[in-house]
Amino acid sequence: MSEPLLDFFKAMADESRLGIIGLLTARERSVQELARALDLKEPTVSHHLAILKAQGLVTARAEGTTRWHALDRDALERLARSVLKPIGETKKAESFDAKVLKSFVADDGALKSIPASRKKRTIVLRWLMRDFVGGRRYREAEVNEAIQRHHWDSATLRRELVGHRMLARKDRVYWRLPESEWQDGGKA
Amino acid sequence: MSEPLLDFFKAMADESRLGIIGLLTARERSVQELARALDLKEPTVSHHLAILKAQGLVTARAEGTTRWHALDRDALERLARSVLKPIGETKKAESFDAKVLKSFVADDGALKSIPASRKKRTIVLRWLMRDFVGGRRYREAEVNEAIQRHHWDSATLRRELVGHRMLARKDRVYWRLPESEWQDGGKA
DNA sequence: CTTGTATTTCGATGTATGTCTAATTAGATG
DNA sequence: CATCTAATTAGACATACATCGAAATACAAG
Repeated sequence: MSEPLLDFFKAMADESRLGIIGLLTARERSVQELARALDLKEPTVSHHLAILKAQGLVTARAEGTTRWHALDRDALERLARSVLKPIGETKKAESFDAKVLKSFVADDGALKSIPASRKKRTIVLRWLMRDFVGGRRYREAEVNEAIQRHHWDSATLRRELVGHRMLARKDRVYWRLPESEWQDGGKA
Repeated sequence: MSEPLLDFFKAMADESRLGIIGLLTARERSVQELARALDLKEPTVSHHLAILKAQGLVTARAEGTTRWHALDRDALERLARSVLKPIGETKKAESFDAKVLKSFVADDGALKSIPASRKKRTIVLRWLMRDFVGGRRYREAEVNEAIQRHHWDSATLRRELVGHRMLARKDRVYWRLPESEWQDGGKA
């Protein structure tokens, strides 16, 4: 029932623990040293070290009665990277969008052709939606005009926009739907 | 008096906020949507969004009375990278140590020569200290023996170890000092 | 201007947890 | 075994903050 990402952030979200990590960056330290440096009592430091150890961020070796605590840099980096990975993936998806648009849209904004693959067509349709703001009504003629600034076949594209639930239609009047309604294969 | 790194971790260290970020990964969302998906009331979601906005992780655009909140992937990545950077630096220092040892120590453990530069000599001295455990006393003859397994000039190296406060000496008896005492140019 | 809806602000409440002192454990020393 | 020191554990306390209901705000639509 533990959420590893959450536990990692919780472990890092404390000023004292960040201080401990900072001190351990230079070299290993005893509990006493840490307590003195951070102006805390030994039990408090002990408590924080237990949390960091539970996350595998800190290891300890005993030497007589004192314990020398060291930072596990590899573990810290592994965890930090696991945070970055999902971000990198969505950014990669974004850059795919950019690539598709670059290949189908001319510099002057003309749509060179309508992509045959559904995935790429969706990306182009999202891009067309930039011309429609939420909360406004558009007559059919207005919709056609806006689309024709990019492509002659406004009828087809208009129907696609409605089919993807990006634009809604009633009595030849259209309006923008919220992105959360769009059927673009977005997950969740 | 704000600590940016701490504030970032605090912003991420909450289950509800991680959930919000997860949902915003797919597409922008309204407060209502988020509240329903996470089983929270709107005021609570609003509160969390304020915290995420303060960190620049989330942006909002208004559409009528509803506000569509979106994830700022670039900001998130920038922050995550600023976390990784200091780790990478200390790891680089570690790999420098490894490089120095590889060039001065033969495969059989023999020290080929004593580095002239203070920085590299310190690294080699730290490596020699692996043979001395804390809490034990060593007669001078024992220290010499241990060193001579790596290099013939035990007198020089022994004095260097004492000079760097890695070994302490009293009446021809030596013992290992805690790493925190070592004078190796380590910061803090 | 009034009504209705989405959101935010305010104030109260309960829980999680950072910190401390006191007591306990563990290891070294004699 | 008695003593000393370093660390941990236990328990108490205080504060931070996540959450909620109620009230206020913002905006659209009659």
